[in-house]
Amino acid sequence: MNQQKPSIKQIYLRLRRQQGEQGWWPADSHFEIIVGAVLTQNTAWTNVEKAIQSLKQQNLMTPQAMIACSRPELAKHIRSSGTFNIKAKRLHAISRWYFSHGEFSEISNWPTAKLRRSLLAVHGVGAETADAIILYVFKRPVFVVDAYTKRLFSRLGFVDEDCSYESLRGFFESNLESDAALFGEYHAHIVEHAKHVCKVRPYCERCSLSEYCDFSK
DNA sequence: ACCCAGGGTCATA
DNA sequence: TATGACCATGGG
Repeated sequence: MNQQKPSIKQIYLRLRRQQGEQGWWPADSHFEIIVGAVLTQNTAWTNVEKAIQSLKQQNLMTPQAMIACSRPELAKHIRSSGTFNIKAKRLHAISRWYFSHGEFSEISNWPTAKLRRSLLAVHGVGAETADAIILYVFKRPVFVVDAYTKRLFSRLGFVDEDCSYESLRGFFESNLESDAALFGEYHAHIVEHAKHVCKVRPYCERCSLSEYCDFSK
Protein backbone atom coordinates (compact mmCIF):
# COMPACT_ATOMS: atom_id res chain seq x y z
CA MET A 1 0.00 0.00 0.00
CA ASN A 2 1.44 3.34 -0.99
CA GLN A 3 -0.63 5.30 1.48
CA GLN A 4 -3.17 4.97 4.26
CA LYS A 5 -6.15 2.83 3.42
CA PRO A 6 -9.09 4.93 2.20
CA SER A 7 -12.71 4.45 3.25
CA ILE A 8 -15.28 2.92 0.91
CA LYS A 9 -16.87 6.34 0.62
CA GLN A 10 -13.55 7.99 -0.29
CA ILE A 11 -13.05 5.57 -3.15
CA TYR A 12 -16.50 6.47 -4.42
CA LEU A 13 -15.75 10.20 -4.23
CA ARG A 14 -12.53 9.68 -6.12
CA LEU A 15 -14.24 7.72 -8.89
CA ARG A 16 -16.95 10.34 -9.19
CA ARG A 17 -14.44 13.15 -9.43
CA GLN A 18 -12.53 11.30 -12.16
CA GLN A 19 -15.43 9.85 -14.14
CA GLY A 20 -18.20 12.36 -13.55
CA GLU A 21 -21.89 11.66 -13.06
CA GLN A 22 -22.88 8.29 -14.54
CA GLY A 23 -26.67 8.64 -14.50
CA TRP A 24 -27.49 4.94 -14.35
CA TRP A 25 -29.71 3.18 -15.39
CA PRO A 26 -30.19 4.73 -18.87
CA ALA A 27 -33.70 3.82 -20.05
CA ASP A 28 -37.06 5.31 -21.08
CA SER A 29 -39.17 3.12 -18.79
CA HIS A 30 -39.08 0.76 -15.82
CA PHE A 31 -39.66 -2.20 -18.09
CA GLU A 32 -36.77 -1.22 -20.31
CA ILE A 33 -34.46 -1.42 -17.29
CA ILE A 34 -35.69 -4.94 -16.58
CA VAL A 35 -35.15 -5.97 -20.20
CA GLY A 36 -31.67 -4.43 -20.19
CA ALA A 37 -30.76 -6.23 -16.96
CA VAL A 38 -31.51 -9.58 -18.60
CA LEU A 39 -29.91 -8.77 -21.95
CA THR A 40 -26.67 -7.54 -20.41
CA GLN A 41 -25.96 -10.82 -18.65
CA ASN A 42 -22.38 -11.67 -19.58
CA THR A 43 -22.66 -9.25 -22.50
CA ALA A 44 -21.12 -5.90 -23.41
CA TRP A 45 -23.60 -3.03 -23.11
CA THR A 46 -22.94 -1.82 -26.68
CA ASN A 47 -24.42 -5.08 -27.95
CA VAL A 48 -27.40 -4.71 -25.62
CA GLU A 49 -28.19 -1.20 -26.87
CA LYS A 50 -28.69 -2.47 -30.41
CA ALA A 51 -31.10 -5.13 -29.19
CA ILE A 52 -33.05 -2.58 -27.14
CA GLN A 53 -33.36 -0.28 -30.15
CA SER A 54 -34.60 -3.19 -32.24
CA LEU A 55 -37.22 -4.12 -29.65
CA LYS A 56 -38.45 -0.53 -29.48
CA GLN A 57 -38.63 -0.29 -33.23
CA GLN A 58 -40.80 -3.43 -33.33
CA ASN A 59 -43.00 -2.07 -30.52
CA LEU A 60 -41.98 -4.97 -28.32
CA MET A 61 -40.81 -2.96 -25.31
CA THR A 62 -43.87 -3.75 -23.18
CA PRO A 63 -44.59 -6.93 -21.20
CA GLN A 64 -47.83 -7.56 -23.10
CA ALA A 65 -46.18 -7.29 -26.53
CA MET A 66 -43.28 -9.44 -25.45
CA ILE A 67 -45.54 -12.18 -24.10
CA ALA A 68 -47.52 -12.16 -27.35
CA CYS A 69 -44.36 -12.46 -29.46
CA SER A 70 -43.17 -15.99 -30.23
CA ARG A 71 -39.82 -17.05 -28.84
CA PRO A 72 -38.08 -17.42 -32.24
CA GLU A 73 -39.44 -14.04 -33.30
CA LEU A 74 -38.27 -12.42 -30.08
CA ALA A 75 -34.85 -14.07 -30.43
CA LYS A 76 -34.47 -12.52 -33.89
CA HIS A 77 -34.72 -9.00 -32.49
CA ILE A 78 -32.25 -9.50 -29.66
CA ARG A 79 -29.67 -11.30 -31.76
CA SER A 80 -26.94 -8.70 -31.20
CA SER A 81 -26.97 -9.26 -27.44
CA GLY A 82 -25.76 -12.85 -27.81
CA THR A 83 -27.19 -16.06 -26.25
CA PHE A 84 -30.44 -14.95 -27.87
CA ASN A 85 -32.40 -18.21 -27.58
CA ILE A 86 -31.70 -18.33 -23.86
CA LYS A 87 -32.49 -14.64 -23.38
CA ALA A 88 -35.73 -14.84 -25.38
CA LYS A 89 -36.93 -17.47 -22.93
CA ARG A 90 -35.81 -15.33 -19.98
CA LEU A 91 -37.54 -12.23 -21.34
CA HIS A 92 -40.77 -14.20 -21.62
CA ALA A 93 -40.40 -15.34 -18.02
CA ILE A 94 -39.71 -11.87 -16.59
CA SER A 95 -42.45 -10.32 -18.77
CA ARG A 96 -45.00 -12.77 -17.40
CA TRP A 97 -43.81 -12.05 -13.87
CA TYR A 98 -44.01 -8.26 -14.31
CA PHE A 99 -47.38 -8.26 -16.06
CA SER A 100 -49.08 -10.83 -13.82
CA HIS A 101 -48.14 -8.89 -10.67
CA GLY A 102 -49.54 -5.58 -11.90
CA GLU A 103 -46.30 -3.98 -13.13
CA PHE A 104 -44.60 -1.08 -11.36
CA SER A 105 -47.51 0.47 -9.49
CA GLU A 106 -48.39 -2.76 -7.68
CA ILE A 107 -44.97 -4.31 -7.22
CA SER A 108 -43.49 -1.09 -5.87
CA ASN A 109 -45.64 -1.53 -2.76
CA TRP A 110 -43.93 -4.78 -1.83
CA PRO A 111 -41.33 -4.94 0.92
CA THR A 112 -37.81 -5.48 -0.38
CA ALA A 113 -37.48 -9.02 1.01
CA LYS A 114 -40.63 -10.19 -0.77
CA LEU A 115 -39.55 -8.48 -3.98
CA ARG A 116 -36.18 -10.19 -3.89
CA ARG A 117 -37.62 -13.65 -3.20
CA SER A 118 -40.13 -13.23 -5.98
CA LEU A 119 -37.54 -12.09 -8.53
CA LEU A 120 -35.13 -14.90 -7.69
CA ALA A 121 -37.90 -17.40 -8.42
CA VAL A 122 -38.17 -16.14 -12.01
CA HIS A 123 -36.31 -18.21 -14.61
CA GLY A 124 -33.20 -16.39 -15.75
CA VAL A 125 -32.97 -14.05 -12.77
CA GLY A 126 -30.03 -14.66 -10.44
CA ALA A 127 -28.75 -12.59 -7.54
CA GLU A 128 -27.08 -9.84 -9.57
CA THR A 129 -29.93 -9.36 -12.02
CA ALA A 130 -32.46 -9.35 -9.18
CA ASP A 131 -30.51 -6.74 -7.23
CA ALA A 132 -30.02 -4.56 -10.31
CA ILE A 133 -33.80 -4.52 -10.82
CA ILE A 134 -34.47 -3.90 -7.11
CA LEU A 135 -32.04 -0.98 -7.09
CA TYR A 136 -32.53 0.70 -10.46
CA VAL A 137 -36.26 0.09 -10.96
CA PHE A 138 -37.62 0.08 -7.41
CA LYS A 139 -34.99 2.38 -5.85
CA ARG A 140 -34.32 0.21 -2.82
CA PRO A 141 -30.87 0.59 -1.23
CA VAL A 142 -29.44 -2.77 -2.33
CA PHE A 143 -25.83 -2.80 -3.50
CA VAL A 144 -25.25 -4.58 -6.81
CA VAL A 145 -22.08 -6.63 -6.83
CA ASP A 146 -20.43 -8.06 -9.94
CA ALA A 147 -17.29 -10.06 -10.68
CA TYR A 148 -15.23 -6.92 -11.17
CA THR A 149 -16.35 -5.47 -7.83
CA LYS A 150 -15.05 -8.58 -6.13
CA ARG A 151 -11.71 -8.52 -7.98
CA LEU A 152 -11.17 -4.82 -7.37
CA PHE A 153 -12.06 -4.68 -3.69
CA SER A 154 -10.15 -7.82 -2.86
CA ARG A 155 -7.14 -6.27 -4.62
CA LEU A 156 -7.73 -3.14 -2.58
CA GLY A 157 -7.55 -5.33 0.50
CA PHE A 158 -11.10 -4.90 1.82
CA VAL A 159 -12.44 -8.42 1.35
CA ASP A 160 -11.24 -11.92 0.66
CA GLU A 161 -10.95 -12.78 -3.03
CA ASP A 162 -13.27 -15.79 -2.71
CA CYS A 163 -15.91 -14.18 -0.50
CA SER A 164 -19.53 -14.87 -1.40
CA TYR A 165 -21.83 -12.55 -3.34
CA GLU A 166 -23.94 -11.99 -0.22
CA SER A 167 -21.02 -11.16 2.04
CA LEU A 168 -19.63 -8.65 -0.44
CA ARG A 169 -23.06 -7.06 -0.82
CA GLY A 170 -23.32 -6.88 2.96
CA PHE A 171 -19.90 -5.30 3.15
CA PHE A 172 -20.94 -2.36 0.98
CA GLU A 173 -24.35 -1.97 2.56
CA SER A 174 -22.93 -1.83 6.07
CA ASN A 175 -20.10 0.58 5.21
CA LEU A 176 -22.12 3.20 3.34
CA GLU A 177 -25.17 5.26 4.20
CA SER A 178 -28.25 3.43 2.99
CA ASP A 179 -28.98 5.52 -0.12
CA ALA A 180 -30.28 4.02 -3.38
CA ALA A 181 -28.95 6.93 -5.47
CA LEU A 182 -25.49 6.50 -3.97
CA PHE A 183 -25.54 2.72 -4.49
CA GLY A 184 -26.68 3.15 -8.07
CA GLU A 185 -23.92 5.58 -8.94
CA TYR A 186 -21.28 3.60 -7.09
CA HIS A 187 -21.99 0.39 -9.01
CA ALA A 188 -21.99 2.38 -12.25
CA HIS A 189 -18.62 3.88 -11.39
CA ILE A 190 -17.14 0.47 -10.65
CA VAL A 191 -18.29 -0.87 -14.02
CA GLU A 192 -17.06 2.26 -15.80
CA HIS A 193 -13.73 2.04 -14.02
CA ALA A 194 -13.28 -1.53 -15.24
CA LYS A 195 -13.25 -0.29 -18.84
CA HIS A 196 -10.25 1.93 -18.24
CA VAL A 197 -8.13 -0.71 -16.57
CA CYS A 198 -6.01 -3.35 -18.22
CA LYS A 199 -7.91 -6.56 -18.85
CA VAL A 200 -5.73 -9.15 -17.18
CA ARG A 201 -5.62 -7.43 -13.80
CA PRO A 202 -8.15 -5.15 -12.11
CA TYR A 203 -5.63 -2.34 -11.89
CA CYS A 204 -2.44 -1.11 -13.55
CA GLU A 205 -0.10 1.87 -13.36
CA ARG A 206 -2.63 4.04 -15.19
CA CYS A 207 -5.48 2.92 -12.92
CA SER A 208 -6.91 5.87 -11.00
CA LEU A 209 -6.95 3.74 -7.85
CA SER A 210 -3.41 2.41 -8.28
CA GLU A 211 -2.09 4.35 -5.31
CA TYR A 212 -4.45 2.37 -3.11
CA CYS A 213 -3.59 -1.00 -4.59
CA ASP A 214 -1.46 -3.72 -3.11
CA PHE A 215 0.86 -4.62 -5.99
CA SER A 216 2.37 -7.51 -4.09
CA LYS A 217 -0.69 -9.65 -4.84
C1' DA B 1 -6.89 -16.72 -33.69
C1' DC B 2 -8.12 -15.76 -28.79
C1' DC B 3 -10.42 -13.33 -24.83
C1' DC B 4 -13.97 -10.92 -22.75
C1' DA B 5 -18.44 -8.57 -21.72
C1' DG B 6 -23.01 -4.55 -16.77
C1' DG B 7 -24.59 -13.96 -15.59
C1' DG B 8 -27.49 -17.87 -15.04
C1' DT B 9 -29.06 -22.68 -15.69
C1' DC B 10 -28.41 -27.34 -15.75
C1' DA B 11 -26.09 -31.83 -15.27
C1' DT B 12 -22.85 -34.18 -12.75
C1' DA B 13 -20.10 -35.98 -8.46
C1' DT C 1 -22.12 -27.44 -2.35
C1' DA C 2 -19.11 -27.08 -5.83
C1' DT C 3 -17.23 -27.22 -10.23
C1' DG C 4 -17.82 -27.41 -15.51
C1' DA C 5 -20.26 -27.13 -19.94
C1' DC C 6 -23.09 -24.30 -22.34
C1' DC C 7 -25.05 -20.26 -24.43
C1' DA C 8 -23.34 -16.79 -28.88
C1' DT C 9 -22.67 -11.87 -30.67
C1' DG C 10 -19.42 -8.01 -31.45
C1' DG C 11 -15.20 -5.47 -30.20
C1' DG C 12 -10.38 -5.51 -28.88
